Amino acid sequence: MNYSVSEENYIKTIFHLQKKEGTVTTNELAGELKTRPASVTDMMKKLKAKKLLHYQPYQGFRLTTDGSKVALGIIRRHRLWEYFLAEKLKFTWDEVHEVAEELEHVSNKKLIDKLDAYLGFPKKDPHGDPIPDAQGKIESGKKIRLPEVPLNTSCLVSGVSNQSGEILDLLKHKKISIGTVVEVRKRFEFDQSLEIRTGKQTIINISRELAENILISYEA
Amino acid sequence: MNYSVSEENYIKTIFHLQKKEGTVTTNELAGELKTRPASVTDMMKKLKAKKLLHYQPYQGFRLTTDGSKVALGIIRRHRLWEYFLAEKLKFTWDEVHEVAEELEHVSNKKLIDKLDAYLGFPKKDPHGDPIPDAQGKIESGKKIRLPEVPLNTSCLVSGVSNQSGEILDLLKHKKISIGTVVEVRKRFEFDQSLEIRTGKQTIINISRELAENILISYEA
DNA sequence: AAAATAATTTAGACAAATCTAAATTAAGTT
DNA sequence: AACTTAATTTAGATTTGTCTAAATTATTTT
Repeated sequence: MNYSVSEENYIKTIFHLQKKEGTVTTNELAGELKTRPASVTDMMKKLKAKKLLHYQPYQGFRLTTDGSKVALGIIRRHRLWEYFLAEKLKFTWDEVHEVAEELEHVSNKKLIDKLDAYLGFPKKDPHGDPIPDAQGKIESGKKIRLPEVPLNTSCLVSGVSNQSGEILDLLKHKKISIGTVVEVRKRFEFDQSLEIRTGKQTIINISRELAENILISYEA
Repeated sequence: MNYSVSEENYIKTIFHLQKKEGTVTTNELAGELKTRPASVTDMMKKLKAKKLLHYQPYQGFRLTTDGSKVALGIIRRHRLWEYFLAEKLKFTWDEVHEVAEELEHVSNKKLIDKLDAYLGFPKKDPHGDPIPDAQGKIESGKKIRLPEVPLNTSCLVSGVSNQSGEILDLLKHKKISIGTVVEVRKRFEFDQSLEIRTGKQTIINISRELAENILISYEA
């Protein structure tokens, strides 16, 4: 019922990776967790023994239903702390992730539920990602990526699908954050880069790599 | 500069124990931390190598100046979280210690300083213990124990010098907490027990053991 | 002061989480 | 289909924090 910090980091990372691709590979996980493939294999055996994981040697892995429940619990803690840090302690958008990485491993249920109530049961964290409720339910939040929005249509940045310091840094520099209104003006076929408007009148260019990590909702 | 959860628990416990007696013994520490004497010896060697501890085999140990600084940092985190839990999340007095034991090991300095500011730089935690400031300074808080107060003098409970669940439970049952007004009415020489008044008119008896753990300030 | 007892330390082992290097399996290529 | 390459797993070692059992040192008692 209680997992080590290390186990939790593996579970959480598998959960995120398996959203994109159905199954997660040893090398992918090792890369994401900055560890070695051999270490991943060791941990996979342990998580399989605890029935959190479907895993056959050389076949990749997916979380079981139990594993996903554990993952959602961790994600709930992470996002509630992010909300707390931004909303109450006035951390900036790009600082909260790192601190929440530590706080998320304090797994006292009463603490988290009281924190949730204190914050007013927020639905989304400061990056626009949905916060699972006490039962582990999470909003589907059908988001579109920037390259998919039609030209000349004003819309709203609702999240980023990558929490690396590098991307947050770049977005900060370009003055793009949750809630920024953007509009795609032109699409360059050569490199799939985009010319977009941010805010009222600023015109900038962004790369395909960046555009694909910007999540959009249409409520604008 | 960064210590493991285990190291921090040793450091913190030594700090508390050496306040009472000048020097701390292996068995004392093992008892307090619910571990074995041999484990204590192992850790003492490690902490000595890190220059946090004065230690010669068979001679007991004390924290160095550096060790005390580390301890005060941990205590600061612990007490700020206790304050947060009681004040903001509405945990009761007797629940906060256990949860803070986990939170205290998240050692992000910016987090703690921002938390401090958010809480309005509180001077005392919910048990009445002083909270070290960002520089590690702590109020001396010259407290007296209940057996030492003069008869028929109304005074104020300002803390408890023992955080065990048992004592908190007993105090809860006797309706004594921080801020309760008490007055010693009679002292029984046979067993050093006291007859005291709590609140406006309740008269109860308390044992010497309990009385010695109740800290008093005269501001009443 | 010698003997008995208690406290402390050492020696050797173990579990968790990691690593490197070697072996194995799967996938891609000619 | 055989060969090459890439991915994965196994084997064996390391570090941290713990343990038990035995050895050592300190303290207390007679």
